[in-house]
Amino acid sequence: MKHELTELEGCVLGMIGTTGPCTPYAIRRGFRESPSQYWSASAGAIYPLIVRLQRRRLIRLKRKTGDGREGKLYALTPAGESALRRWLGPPCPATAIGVPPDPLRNRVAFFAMLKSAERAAFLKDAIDGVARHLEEVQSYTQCQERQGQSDEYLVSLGAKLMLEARLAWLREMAHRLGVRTD
Amino acid sequence: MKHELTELEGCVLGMIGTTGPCTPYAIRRGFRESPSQYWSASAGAIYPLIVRLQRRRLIRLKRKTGDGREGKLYALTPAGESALRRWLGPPCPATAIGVPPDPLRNRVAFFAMLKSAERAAFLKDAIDGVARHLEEVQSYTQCQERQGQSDEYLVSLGAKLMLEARLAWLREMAHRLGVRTD
DNA sequence: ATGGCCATGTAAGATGTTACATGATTTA
DNA sequence: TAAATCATGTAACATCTTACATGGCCAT
Repeated sequence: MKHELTELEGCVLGMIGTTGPCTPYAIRRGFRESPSQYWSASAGAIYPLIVRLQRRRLIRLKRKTGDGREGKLYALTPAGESALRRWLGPPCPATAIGVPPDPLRNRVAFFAMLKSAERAAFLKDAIDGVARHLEEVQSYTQCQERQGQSDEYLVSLGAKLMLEARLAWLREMAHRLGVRTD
Repeated sequence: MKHELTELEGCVLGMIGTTGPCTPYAIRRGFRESPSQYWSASAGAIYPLIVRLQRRRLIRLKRKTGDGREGKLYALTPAGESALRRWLGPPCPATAIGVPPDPLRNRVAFFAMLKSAERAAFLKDAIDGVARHLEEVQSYTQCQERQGQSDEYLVSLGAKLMLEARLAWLREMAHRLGVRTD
């Protein structure tokens, strides 16, 4: 195989693989409704990507939805399924193992530019935002847990643990600066 | 201001701001030597970026290194410093608050594609890789700690906590699957 | 019959990647 | 003197973004 899959391509193959044949629009909806919001899942990203995967024979057009709206249902080919399995690993690529990028960490790296009061304001704002977001993710996670322990539950559990670790980190920094965290 | 700064642009401004006037090459070295490895910091990324920042009057050419190798030293303009401060926040943008993207989480989302033994192999591999990487980051963090509590220490502390949370998450999943984690 | 959702796509642009090209200086 | 490092840059390409364009179905 010449091409490795990008993260987005892997996720799209994964969605087709786990939910069965689906339209590009359904894939977009999947991204839009996911709590992650990392990808915009715009038409300009998805449709060309579908064309790419089709040209590489990893997916194929199975049939139209047939309801006059001409939805195109794509399914994995055998090659697509094995490409998906290779992407899923093992082995995990080094980029998957390494610390994920974090915009907050990027900003803390340049704390030296800020005065003590500005740092305190930054930490207060960040702690507030992360705590708020954590609450949402926690209730989402509990929701998933009640619906049985699906993969989605494991995913949001991972997200929850990330946010908790980030919050602990921010609070630790605030503590060192003597900032009240309420 | 018309343009927001990208993460990479923010980091470059931050590096120039904290270390003083420096060459694009020194900035590349900074990225190359950082343990994060998220950006390639290739010439093709940095030099055009420097041109962009210069055109927006956020940095300016201060002088040449004058050692025959014609290194160009760039410094922040006042506009550049205030752009950097705005980028640093507060307020933190929503993209900085949200859960950072994680390739491992992306893969776990499609666990349904794998058989139980394959999941176990995935988790073993991932736990092994993350644990190994964590050790490196831990020793790096201790190194930073001994050198006094710089911003770099706080950054690697954040990275360490992220990795610990990820590892705990992977182990939790392994536990549920009855995988031995040694 | 109007507005909202389903459904497909294209166009222009920003930002990043790898790989290449060039030349000076330091170090083994 | 040969190799590594310092130092600048370009070219071709991939991938993603926003914004636009088009049209059918369905509920109020």
